[in-house]
Amino acid sequence: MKHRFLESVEGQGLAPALRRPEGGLPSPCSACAVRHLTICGGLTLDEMQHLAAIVSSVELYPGQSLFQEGDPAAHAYSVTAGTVKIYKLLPDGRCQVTGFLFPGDFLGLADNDSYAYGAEAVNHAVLCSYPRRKFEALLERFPDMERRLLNMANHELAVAQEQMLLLGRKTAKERVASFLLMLSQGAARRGQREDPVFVPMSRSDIGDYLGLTTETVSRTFTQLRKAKLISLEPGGRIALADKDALVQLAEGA
Amino acid sequence: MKHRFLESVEGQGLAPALRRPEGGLPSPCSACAVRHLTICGGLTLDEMQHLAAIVSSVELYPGQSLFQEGDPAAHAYSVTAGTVKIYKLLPDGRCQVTGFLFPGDFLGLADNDSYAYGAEAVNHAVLCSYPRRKFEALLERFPDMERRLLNMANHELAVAQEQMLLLGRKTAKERVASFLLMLSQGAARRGQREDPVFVPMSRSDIGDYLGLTTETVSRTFTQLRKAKLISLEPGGRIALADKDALVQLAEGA
DNA sequence: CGGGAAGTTGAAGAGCGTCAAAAGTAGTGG
DNA sequence: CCACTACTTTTGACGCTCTTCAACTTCCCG
Repeated sequence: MKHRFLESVEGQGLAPALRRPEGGLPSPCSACAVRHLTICGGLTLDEMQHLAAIVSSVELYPGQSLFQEGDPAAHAYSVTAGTVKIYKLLPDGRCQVTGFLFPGDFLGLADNDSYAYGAEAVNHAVLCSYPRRKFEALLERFPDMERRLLNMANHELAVAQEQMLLLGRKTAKERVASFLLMLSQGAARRGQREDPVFVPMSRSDIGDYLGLTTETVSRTFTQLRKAKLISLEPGGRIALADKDALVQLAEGA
Repeated sequence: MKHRFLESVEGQGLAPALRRPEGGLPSPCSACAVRHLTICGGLTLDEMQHLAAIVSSVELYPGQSLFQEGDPAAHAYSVTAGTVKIYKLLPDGRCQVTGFLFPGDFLGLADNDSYAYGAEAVNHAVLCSYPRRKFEALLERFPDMERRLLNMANHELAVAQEQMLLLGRKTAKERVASFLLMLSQGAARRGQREDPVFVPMSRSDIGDYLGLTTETVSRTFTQLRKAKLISLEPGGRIALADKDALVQLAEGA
């Protein structure tokens, strides 16, 4: 049932219920529980009202596509709940997941007019959607929003470089250890449980993120489990039984 | 002669001649031949004068380090001549080159206060240097400079994702083909020769960029040469003898 | 012309991928 | 409530690509 939702939200087959304008409501953003994590954190009341005027809410079900690589970049998004993966494909189907996005993460500012990657929900996810033209107009008007976005982009660049180091130079064990620690750190930053860390994505998604196959990911989890560095718990949770050893592994020592 | 210059320019051992303030000169930037490629392209006269007031020039010799990962991020730079590599290291010496920078490229806007990567000259290179605090103050004053920087950052993010696809999912042949085409495209963008493309970096640097060993890079060049897709010319130039086939290869078809 | 670094080539081996099958898990319907 | 189905995960056996180690060649620059 991987593709119960074949249509992407930005495709022609958008169900009306999926994109709800929220502009009419009394300031949906001021009630937003994850605002401090997002682009909307630290905005003035004025800025937030302008943003709230153009925002819609998008709901995605597991496996549902938000947009595909090459689609015209009509919207920018901010994840408010759930997990979204962004990925690039080769013509023969090889897939590289370039990032997992969690509440607070921003996506959709392409440098030309089409998305440079596809985006798909890992589990049930909710996003704020901004028409790109209007969003960019707001950026011109509110430079400190732009500064916040620049800082987020710089941070993502640093993360991307770390990922290149992982993909280019780390072994399978080092990659998996790094991945678990990243997930854990990210959860901590968002105020979620960091030790039995929640791993919502499939082995296949993890493989596509780490440049490995499903089988190698699975085998590596088994190795780490037998070495008592981790333990697999029900509900997709993984306990970091020996965090120090994991850190050592991840850093390549 | 890899390490004739052990000191990095930002280290304590900076030779005085290497960093020359140019603020006193009559607008060094207005005479800059590569301005249209850089952050300085499309600035107003006012903006350019403010930028010129804080700029210095830095000259690097082959193999010389500009700064290392973890150094306090004191300056931002713009490459005006030559080639610079940026890289990350693992404690045991494994190296991942995360980018080669050419005239027009910008570096040094770290998201915290230290550089997240090292930078080193591949060949004789010249950079414009801006004290980071002053540069950021200028950004606050001139939002369109910030917008230009945001666009550059977004572009670099797209490039980084392409590189993750390469590192995670492409074969050695595909990586080398992709690399040569990227170099060629970049040269074209800067108005340099794109067909016998100039390859200033060593096999070892290329390997560290593509997640391969020197030997594999060398072997792959030989393969491509024997298959008549490329031909190695003197002076570090490579002719793309069968560009269509290279494109096919690079895209993984 | 000589010495040292960079590049090329060869042989052997390791790590991860591929193919295949078994075990576990979840959702569905009688 | 349990059986049925479909998918995900795990495990095994084998093979291939790339790495490792080593020797040789070419290219610079003094």
